[in-house]
Amino acid sequence: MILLKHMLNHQTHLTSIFHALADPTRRAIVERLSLGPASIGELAEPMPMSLAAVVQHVQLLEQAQLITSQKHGRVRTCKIEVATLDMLENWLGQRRRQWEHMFDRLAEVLDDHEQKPKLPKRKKP
Amino acid sequence: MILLKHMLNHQTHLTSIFHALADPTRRAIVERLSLGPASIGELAEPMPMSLAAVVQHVQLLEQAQLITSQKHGRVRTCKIEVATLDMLENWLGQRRRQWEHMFDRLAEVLDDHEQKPKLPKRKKP
DNA sequence: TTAATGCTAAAGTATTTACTTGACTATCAT
DNA sequence: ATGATAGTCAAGTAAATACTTTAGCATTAA
Repeated sequence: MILLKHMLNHQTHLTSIFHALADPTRRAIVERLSLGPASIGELAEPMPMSLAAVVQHVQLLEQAQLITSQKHGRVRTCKIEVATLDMLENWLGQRRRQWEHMFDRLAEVLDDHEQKPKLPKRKKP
Repeated sequence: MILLKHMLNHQTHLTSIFHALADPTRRAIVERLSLGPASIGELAEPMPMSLAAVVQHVQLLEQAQLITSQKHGRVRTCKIEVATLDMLENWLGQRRRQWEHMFDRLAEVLDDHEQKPKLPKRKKP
């Protein structure tokens, strides 16, 4: 809603996701929420910082769409947004596939020249 | 080598990896290197910044062990370190598995109480 | 040997980050 | 209604970030 324009840009979204996860406190929040929903207070309780600081971390995670939250009464309940983790995994998967493709082509070249490959082969053509 | 103490701490390593990828320039470098090795100059050529800036990005990626590099003569050749991408994928996978487990338990509870589940079931016990 | 190339190292700067504290606003319990 | 609870907002600060420019140092080519 607030973030439509922001998230239209895939690169910008990736940046905000990685940035959000580049902090131990925020990763701890994500890890906690992957076990089930929790309130701000529950998230803050084990943390060595003020509740206001935790709120700011939660806002950042929400902007990155790694979590969502809803207020019931005076309690804000947060839960994880798995689709965004999936998107990250996809990005990593693409990188690995490209690397494997490059790796295979390298192995082929070494093969064609009938040299001893220094790297193990990965695919039979 | 320089980083033994640094990387002994898994959390610290995760932080440095996510932080390294939280920058479009550095992601572009990783994407380029997933297609095959390249020199600093080749990496810098399409970038809208000084070569010195690119060197600093490369150093950060190397500290995070996302890439490695070697100097041959005056040319430094960089290549991707897939094992570290794997590690990241593992972290994400763990989060998803925990979430799925929680999700399944939630579905079971809804089932046991014979209410209409608001969320689709995911596993048959 | 000289000059160009490819990179490195250091210092400086504007911006962003991760907090803090304190004042405030709803909501819930008594 | 009163007070305690759960969270929000704003302003301030020390440290970290993403660059820049300048100077330098090996390596290679002429």
